[in-house]
Parts: sequence; structure tokens; C-alpha cells
Amino acid sequence: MSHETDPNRVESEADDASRERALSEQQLVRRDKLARLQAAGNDPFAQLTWKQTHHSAGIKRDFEALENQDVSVAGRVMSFRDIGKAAFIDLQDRDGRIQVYLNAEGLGDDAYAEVKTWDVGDIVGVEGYVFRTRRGEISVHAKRMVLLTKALEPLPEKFHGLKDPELRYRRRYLDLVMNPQVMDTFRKRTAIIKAIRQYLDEREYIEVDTPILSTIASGAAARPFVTTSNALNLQLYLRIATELYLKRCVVGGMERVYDMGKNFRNEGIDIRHNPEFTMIELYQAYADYKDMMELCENMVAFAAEKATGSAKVVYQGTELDFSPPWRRVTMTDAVKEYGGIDFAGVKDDEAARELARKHGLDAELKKKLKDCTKGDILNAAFEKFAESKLIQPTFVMDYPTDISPLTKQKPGDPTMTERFEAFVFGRELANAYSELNDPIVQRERFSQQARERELGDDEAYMLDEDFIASLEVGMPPTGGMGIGVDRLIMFLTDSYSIRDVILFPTMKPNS
RNA sequence: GGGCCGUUAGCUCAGCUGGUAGAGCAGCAGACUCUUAAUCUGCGGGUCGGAGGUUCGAUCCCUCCACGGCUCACCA
Repeated sequence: MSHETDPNRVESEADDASRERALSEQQLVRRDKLARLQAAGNDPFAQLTWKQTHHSAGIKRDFEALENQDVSVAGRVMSFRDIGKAAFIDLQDRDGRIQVYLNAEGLGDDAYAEVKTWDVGDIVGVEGYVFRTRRGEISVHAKRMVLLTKALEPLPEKFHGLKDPELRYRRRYLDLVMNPQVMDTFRKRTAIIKAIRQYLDEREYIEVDTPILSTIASGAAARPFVTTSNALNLQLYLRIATELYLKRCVVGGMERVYDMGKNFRNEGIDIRHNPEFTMIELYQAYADYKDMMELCENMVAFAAEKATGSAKVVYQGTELDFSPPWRRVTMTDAVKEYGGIDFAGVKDDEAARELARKHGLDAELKKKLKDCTKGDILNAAFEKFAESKLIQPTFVMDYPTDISPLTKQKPGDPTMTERFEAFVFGRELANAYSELNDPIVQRERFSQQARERELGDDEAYMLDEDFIASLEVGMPPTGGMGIGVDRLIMFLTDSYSIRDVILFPTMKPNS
């Protein structure tokens, strides 16, 4: 790592010695064992392949057919119970663990003595026959064992495992080795993502890759990461959404299109937010937000069944039922139901501001009250009174135009849009709308966003001229939706923190 | 960014009103041919996160810093 330029230090044998001394006793023991193996011409790091005929779960599943048959397995030594002239190893592979029984009769005296010098953590190959011990444990009786990789570090404690959250996230490989639940969560993550792709691919969506680097970060309200292109001598942003590019694809004639990948938002980090996170956005021509609602509930239920076997899951002790149809409620009705405030009768912005003062909504508002519209205040009331109450999957429909700059207005009510968000366990899971395709209105909306920016909202949408130009070419009526994939995975894997569903969450480097 | 909490052996954790540190697992040596958190005997292993301060003396009290966890704010 960083043994860099200290002019007072001279690279020498003394340095090597000091580094040696920095190693723990256990590290030295393992390095000595490695050196002895290498000196004897048995370098475990020179091993190239191992033929795995079976995995642990398969042997247990097919025991009756495999009993007394030879198998070849490989994996990491998780425990070593040496009882003298025989020993037991717990071998862990991709699927779990299988016990290996070894003695001098099976391996020969020399090989048996050799294997006894191996360590917990080493990766080994085993050939032998399948049998069941007197205690009933399905095992492999070893005939031949090869040390395939030497572990120079001891593993965490075998019973308590690796608990320290910092170590679990920084050294996820150890977390995966030690905590089977972690492997299970990430296998489910893959199953969920595959299910989403399957669901959309079967419905003739095409998957595309839109740019991560661009000169404008738009399509969402968020602060972007900034980077620099040396070749172009240009400041670039990492994308905060894929929306504006996917709509260009719809303009171009891709009637059903999606992009599932990383977005980057330069915001706070907590149990629900990682700076890079996986989002799917999908767009369907000749559809509206009601079609998106059906797509959302059906696709999520499909993914839940594929990953967990059921559309009902338990999340943090609460059963969540993703079976369609999900509850539908307008934002106005939700605020009335949970906050007792009726916005239907509010005539203008000033009347809404009066309500905001009365109900103490200042904390929820992004700007000064005098700059707030009725829509801003309705949304604030929703966030304060209703959002956290929406535990079962719920579509909240009809968002104020002021906070929905890319959304088509509701017929007959220009203050509201054809937009919904799906809430689960009080958290936003999906955001969808009938896409605004009028380029003239779209330009006005961006102008309004520019004014918001001047009022202090540094997350207001940036104007993208080429996107407007694409709308001028003509985008059919289109429904679009974004789903926070990590959040969906959290619900379906009962994960408390987003860091438990991202293999390598963003961390500060530790010195 | 604010508040609270944490950082002690490779890992999981103790450590009393301040007197220079313990256990279990892991390791090393030995015993044991059906164990599975194997068991039994013996032994070694520490920059107590870092830097200052108070004190005769600091793992312990104070200050600052680093990293992490929770939480509030912001956001998805």
C-alpha cells in the first residue's frame, strides 16, 4: 500500500524485518507453512484447476443415489475437528457445507499427516465416496485431497462469525464466507433483477444502455457528482436519472424500452440511500400512468414470487402483501384521510399558505412559505401526515404540477398531473407518470424549474435543449416508470439497510 | 451537517472509584479412529483507533482528530 516516499527511510532488509514483525503470530505461522510447501514443490498457488463433480447441496439432496459413489468437491475449510487417527472437516462451497471424513486408511499415512497441517480458511479439493456417519451426517470419505489455495489470514470466529458492520461492508468477502444469510440475500438480488428483465423482455421491452456521463444531469431532483473529461476538457456529470435519454429512444421509435443500471446522487448516506444505486426506468408508448400502475404491481409481485416463492413477504416483522391489485388513493384524499386536511376546497396559494401555517408544515417545505404554491404545500402535508402511514403497497395518485415538471397534466385540472408514486412501508418504491410530450409546455416547465433554482432549490431540474428538440420531433403518448431496485430488494430480502443489498457500499477509506 | 453511541488479541466480547489488560474461539505443542461450537492438558499472542492534556500514574477523566453505527436534517 502506501509505504511511499519518506526521504529519511531507506529500503533495506531492516524494512523487510520490520514488516515481518508487523505480522501477527498466526500470519507468520501460515506463511511458514506456505514456504515449506513451496520448498517441497507443492506450491498451493501453482494449482490451476479442480474438477468439481458435485456441490454440497446436491450431494445432500441426491444422497440415496450417491451413497458409496465417488464424488469430487472443492471449497473452503470452515472447521477442522482432529480426533487423532481421524478428522472431520466442514467444507464450504457455493451452496453450503459438506462434511469430509478423513483418516490414514483413506488417504495413506503421509497424505493424512500432511492434511493435518492445513488450516481453517484454506481452499481444498476432495475426492472420495459419499456416506453417512453414525450420527447421520452426510459426508465425503476422502481418498485424495489437494490444497488448492493457502489462506494466509485466519477466518473470523467460527461461532459468532463476522459481526462488526464496518468490517462486514469493507471486507464483504469475509462477510460472504462467514454469514450464509449474506450469500442468500445476494443470490436473491440476482433472482429479482433477472425476474424484472424476464417480465419486461416477455412483453417486448428492449433493454438499452443510456449514458452515465453527460454534460447535463437532469430527469430528477438531486445534486449530481461532477467529473472531468481530459480528452474533451469538459466538466461532466454522472447521471441522476435515465429519463430524458429513454424518452429520446421512444421518440426514435423504440416503443417499449428500459434501462436498469446505476444512478448517482450526491446526497446524504443512510440506511435507505447509497450514493450509487440501481434504478430501472421503463417507457411504454401508447400507454399512460394507469397502465404503469398495473405493470408495477404485476411486475413486483412476479419478482417477489420468483425470488421468495410468494407475493407475501415479511419485512422487519410486518407482512407485506404485494399481490395485485394494490390500494389506490389520490394525494388529496390521502392528506384528508391521514392529516384531516381537505385541500379539495382550497382555492388559491394564499389559502394553502394559511393551512401550512396552521398545521406547522414549515419543516417539510424546501423554500420560504411565501414562495410556496398550493401544490408545494399539499405535497408537504402528504409527506408529513400520510407517507409514513402507507405500509401495504399503495399507489398515491395525482401529484401537483409544480413538483412534476416532466408530467402531463390531468385533463380538466392543470394544477394536477397524471402521476403516481408507489409507497411500501412508508417509503417510496416507484414513481411513474403519463409523460409530458408537448415540447412547448415542457420548455415552460423547465423555465419554472430555473426559477425554483433561483429561489434556492439547487436540486431543481436542469434544462436539456436536445431533449426538448427530440419532443419537437414528436414523442407518442407514453407512460413511464422508475423503480428503486435496491429498495425493492430490501423488501424482498427483509434487509434493514440498503448496505445489506449492495455488495460494496460506498465507504470512506480508513487509514 | 447536528445529536447519541462505539473503536481493547486474527474474530466475538469482558475490563469495578485511575494503579501499564482478561475470557472464549482461532493459533502453537501434546492426547484421542464417528466428530459436528468435538473434548482434555499445557503454552504463546496487545501501539487498548490516533494525537494532545490532567495526574506520581490513563484502556479508564478532558480536548481534538479519524473511521463506523444509530438518529435528525436532506434525498430515492
